[in-house]
Amino acid sequence: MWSAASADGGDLGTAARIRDAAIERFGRDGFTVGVRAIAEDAAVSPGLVVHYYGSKQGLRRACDEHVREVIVAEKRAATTGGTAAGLLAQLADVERFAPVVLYVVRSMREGGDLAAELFEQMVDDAARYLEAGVAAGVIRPSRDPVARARVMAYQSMGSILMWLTMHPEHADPASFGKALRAYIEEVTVPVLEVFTEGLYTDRSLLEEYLLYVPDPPRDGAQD
Amino acid sequence: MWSAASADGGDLGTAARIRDAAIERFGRDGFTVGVRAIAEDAAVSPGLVVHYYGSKQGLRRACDEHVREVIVAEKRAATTGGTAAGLLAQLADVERFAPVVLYVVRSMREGGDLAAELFEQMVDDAARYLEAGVAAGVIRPSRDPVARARVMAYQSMGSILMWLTMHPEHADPASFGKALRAYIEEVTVPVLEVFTEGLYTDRSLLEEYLLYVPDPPRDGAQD
DNA sequence: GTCTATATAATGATAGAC
DNA sequence: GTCTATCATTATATAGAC
Repeated sequence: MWSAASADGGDLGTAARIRDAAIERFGRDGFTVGVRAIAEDAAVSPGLVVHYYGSKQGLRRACDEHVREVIVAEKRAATTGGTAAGLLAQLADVERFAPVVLYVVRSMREGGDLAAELFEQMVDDAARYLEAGVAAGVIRPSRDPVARARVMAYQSMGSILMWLTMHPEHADPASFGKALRAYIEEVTVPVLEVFTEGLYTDRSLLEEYLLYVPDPPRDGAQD
Repeated sequence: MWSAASADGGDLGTAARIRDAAIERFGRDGFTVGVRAIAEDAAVSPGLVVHYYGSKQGLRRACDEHVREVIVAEKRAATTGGTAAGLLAQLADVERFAPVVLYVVRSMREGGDLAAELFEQMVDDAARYLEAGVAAGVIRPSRDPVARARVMAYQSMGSILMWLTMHPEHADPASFGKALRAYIEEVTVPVLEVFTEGLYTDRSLLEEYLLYVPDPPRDGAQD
């Protein structure tokens, strides 16, 4: 079972070629794109798409499934850092995976099962990563580590999504590597600054709010 | 020129009623929704929608324009704090504006001119707000205040978008107030924590990167 | 395995009656 | 001002030939 990725040079089967064309089109143009465009990209007839996948929805499912598998395989190959930028950068680094990454980005904007599943994975990864950092003494402990990991996943994934939305010219596999480097260059200094030195000069806002909400969301409180 | 908002109880003109129905539908179901559904919500025929707005695209433009006007009026009424949560909370506070806010959220997920314009406004607002905080001594100065404001806009807007994407049941005007309260409750402690105390225990990451990038982004830096 | 041709449904938009 | 009826286009999906 050679589940090779898209830009493999060689000949995947026709079904896989259609699926990869669909992933690329969906990632670039969104899920409203028609089967005609996908069929043309794959150099087959529209009918053949339906023949292999039953329906457009079936094709979507196959794309979701394949993207899921690619990500699992990649994560196994080199364990990621838990941040959205880290995960995406690792995937996009090998430029072959740019279509998959753009498909994930599109899914995250759209919502749905795949997006929810991948996001929960990100939260888990972030929680583990932060916990390891706390244990190593490089990350500050949190009153509510799980909530912090989730919020940081919201922020890091959401930030990339917003950046890409504001730079739509980069919704293309060919320029995605460049896009990611531009993103990282733009955000790294401010992010490191805030995460190292904080934003507020004193603790009044935090302490005021902690008085108002005496116990952290609970579950497993105190750091 | 009474440009009253949607839930006005009374009788806007038919054209305005169609526009408001469109804003609500677009916000709830996305911009792929058909004119038939909008017409039904407004209790008019599909033909009348086109009669007033020429085309679906014309209707979109009218919605964008109205949303823009509502936001300008509201911002004038009570100057916002510059954060996404602040802006949205203020708007959604009066539950009447929930459809407009959801329309904005949808636009931010979709991209386009309105999204770009509103986002740039958010960046400007955030920059002013942060600058005032620095002047007052409650916000730490930044090496690059404009970049920091932009990154915080990415994060705050993106965070809300991600949260709503992961909680699609709240893409409804009726529950939007509740949604926003839930969001704020979930993120406030971790956000205040990180923004007050930072995330890293030491300055090594920041300083290492600053050595690597001696001058702030600079506008024309060659890698 | 793959295509052409077509059925069926939904879309945005038009024309003209009332 | 508003509706009904309809058109033209596009979409997904099917059927059957090669």
